[in-house]
Amino acid sequence: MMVKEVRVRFAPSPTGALHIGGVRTALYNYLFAKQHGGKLILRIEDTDSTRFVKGAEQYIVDSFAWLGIPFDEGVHIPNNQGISYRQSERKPLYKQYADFLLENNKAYIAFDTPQEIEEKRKQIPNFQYDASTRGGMKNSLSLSQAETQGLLNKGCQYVVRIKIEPNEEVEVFDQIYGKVVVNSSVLDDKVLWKSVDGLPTYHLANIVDDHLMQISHVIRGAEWLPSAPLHVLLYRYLGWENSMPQFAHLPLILKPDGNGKLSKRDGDRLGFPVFPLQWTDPVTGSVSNGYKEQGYLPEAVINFLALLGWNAGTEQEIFSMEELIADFSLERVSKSGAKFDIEKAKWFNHKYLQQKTTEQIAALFAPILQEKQIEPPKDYLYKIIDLVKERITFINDLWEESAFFFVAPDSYDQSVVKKRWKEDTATHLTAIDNILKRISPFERDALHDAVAEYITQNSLNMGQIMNCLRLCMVGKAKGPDLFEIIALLGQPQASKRIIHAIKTIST
RNA sequence: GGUCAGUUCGUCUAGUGGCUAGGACACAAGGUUUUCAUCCUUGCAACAGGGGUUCGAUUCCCCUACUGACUACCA
Repeated sequence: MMVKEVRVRFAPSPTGALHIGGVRTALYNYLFAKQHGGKLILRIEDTDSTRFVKGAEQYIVDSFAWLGIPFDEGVHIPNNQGISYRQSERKPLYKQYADFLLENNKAYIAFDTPQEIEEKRKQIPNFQYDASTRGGMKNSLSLSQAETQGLLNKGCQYVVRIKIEPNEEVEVFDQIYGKVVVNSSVLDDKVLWKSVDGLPTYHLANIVDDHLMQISHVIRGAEWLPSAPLHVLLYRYLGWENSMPQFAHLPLILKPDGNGKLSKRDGDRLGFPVFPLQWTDPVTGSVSNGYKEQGYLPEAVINFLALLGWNAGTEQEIFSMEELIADFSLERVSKSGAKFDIEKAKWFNHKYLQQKTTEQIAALFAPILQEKQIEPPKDYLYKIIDLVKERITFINDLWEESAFFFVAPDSYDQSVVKKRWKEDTATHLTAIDNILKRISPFERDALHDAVAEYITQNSLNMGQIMNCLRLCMVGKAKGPDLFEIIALLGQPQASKRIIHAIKTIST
């Protein structure tokens, strides 16, 4: 048998924002494709006209651009063969295969309305439209040819259903789960062509497209495993079983607490993003936070997601995209679902942020400073970043950690004031202010030595003076080395802050 | 209800027919520090239960329990 070129696809429905689970599926597809020198395709499965959401497709494209997952073919990539990667635009293609199945007695026409079927389900527990029940329904198998033709001529609405032969063991060979066998009698005659919008269902469109696009491996979420036997049957009925793609079903990403699939609601409830980018629902107008806006680095999100359900078998935790491409394998994807753990994601982000250079961090910080309308000199900004970068997990934390460098404190942490600010504090600080005025060059070590000398000479303890001095500079009992702060602020500013604090607190 | 699947520290996971069952996150303690963080060190903590097979099972088989997914003219 000829070795097929690796061609994989990510095929989302444009029904909303791109879920983090979908991102992981796309990532695994990408890693697999690149490792095998293959192609990754983005196909939009918009056969559900009722759930179509405007802007969702663009959102998906934008998300992958931010994440750094490039596609080789897809809706957003021009091609000169006139191929559409949007299923709604491929309708005529599907039609001919539905007709083929009809002609070959692998499918049939059914006239039952949704209401009639609903009624049936209410009457008969566990009702299923299949070989055992289709005789009692209104379809081209139970009706005579003349009756069927009559209904068609009258313009009656109908669906096309697959005709599943009962009592057949259908085998699916999954790259992750191994062999899964299901008896065809438990499968129902799924609708292949809908009457409501005249479009194929997922099942038909998906198989036809995967075949036509010569997909070699179908890597998708485990929620599809139950319908994989149906898909195998479709390949068989269409005569494509020999070129059928390999299947690999990925374990689900679960809620952090309790059980079940991770959903957008869990993110809202527990306070973490579930989408790559911010998403505004066009109908409800509700805004969902994104990883990007939350301050996550795309590399960190990728690394975190890669390890949620896969591992290299080593103790390595930090992987670049290149390393992931080299090391990834479907064999090492786990079978059980993984609970989502935002703490681990934060840890990855911290790690990746520490790897950034000062210049890179400054560039990421720029929009935030701009928003605050602060334009610090470059070398001043770089020194500040060097001083506080190891303290932050997110770029957004940078402002919180460094704001006092740009804006002098106007209020002071009352609990610290209460605990540390004594009657003689103002006197000491005034004396220190005078000492600082004489220090030149105004550098960290010189400042430290001078203040330390004052403290020993006056038989004071370090904590007493230092905490209050910090209060003057920062406004609270937090932050990096105090003498670094003072040195960076410079003597005039430091003096101003001491005087302002004394004035504010002692009166 | 039915079908399919899964089950190692709280979480993500490694692992083998015989190991003190390893790592990471989280948590705790100690160290560093003028503070808060970071950082470093140490610690805590797991093979779902029951039967087999075997000299020996966390590992192989069966059963049970639990969990999940699916069960639409949604994907």
